[in-house]
Amino acid sequence: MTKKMPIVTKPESEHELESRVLALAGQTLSQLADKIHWPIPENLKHDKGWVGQLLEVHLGASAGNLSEPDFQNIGIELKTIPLTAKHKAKETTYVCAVPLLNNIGLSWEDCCVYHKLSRVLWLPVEAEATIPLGKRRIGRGFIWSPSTEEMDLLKTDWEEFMELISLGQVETITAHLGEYLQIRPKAANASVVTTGIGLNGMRKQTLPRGFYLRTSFTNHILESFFKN
DNA sequence: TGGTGATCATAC
DNA sequence: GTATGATCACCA
Repeated sequence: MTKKMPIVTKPESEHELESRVLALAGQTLSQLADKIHWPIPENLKHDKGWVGQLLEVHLGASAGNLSEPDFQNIGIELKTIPLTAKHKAKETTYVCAVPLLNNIGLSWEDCCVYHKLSRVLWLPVEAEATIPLGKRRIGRGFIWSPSTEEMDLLKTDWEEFMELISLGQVETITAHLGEYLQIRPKAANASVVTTGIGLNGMRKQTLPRGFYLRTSFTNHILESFFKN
């Protein structure tokens, strides 16, 4: 998919972004794609980021592939939530790369998970395989910040992970670990390497990994917002 | 069938 | 390789 010039200006306030989000609710992906003349892929197999990028354009996200929030001027990160037929999160949510080096003494408040999740626009999108991509509908998005309880849950997992990593135990970490946060590979393929800490404190080449939110956590966020 | 490990596209 | 955006694919 080729990048196009922005057709929507960046939102100048949370309120403006919220208005745009509400206007998207109920629209189909083909409606949005047609407006900006984007072809609709048969499926997402070779276009895994297509839905997210489509919505970025329509909401005026501006950060591109910079390490900045999608809406940098108002400090908001956009995350789509693919939904099952039962309106549960279908996939985990990627947060950020796991720091495998120079992480001694890194505090929760200085880590990428804390910063990425401090202010998030969650945008649910139908994602059942039985619905053709173009017919999938956008849901009611909302802007969120973690509660102190949610923060504590994530912090607990994060600290457990970072202790293992700083001790050179990154290879022992599997996606089974962590209550609400998990660590999984984040790379083009399993042969990609980055530098991390080995068992003896020496540097060691290892697979790049990312922090992901479990679906149980995003489902909790959805339920919290949509109850009432 | 859900969750883990692997993977896909693209810009730089 | 690292950043962005994520979903795929297979096995328990």
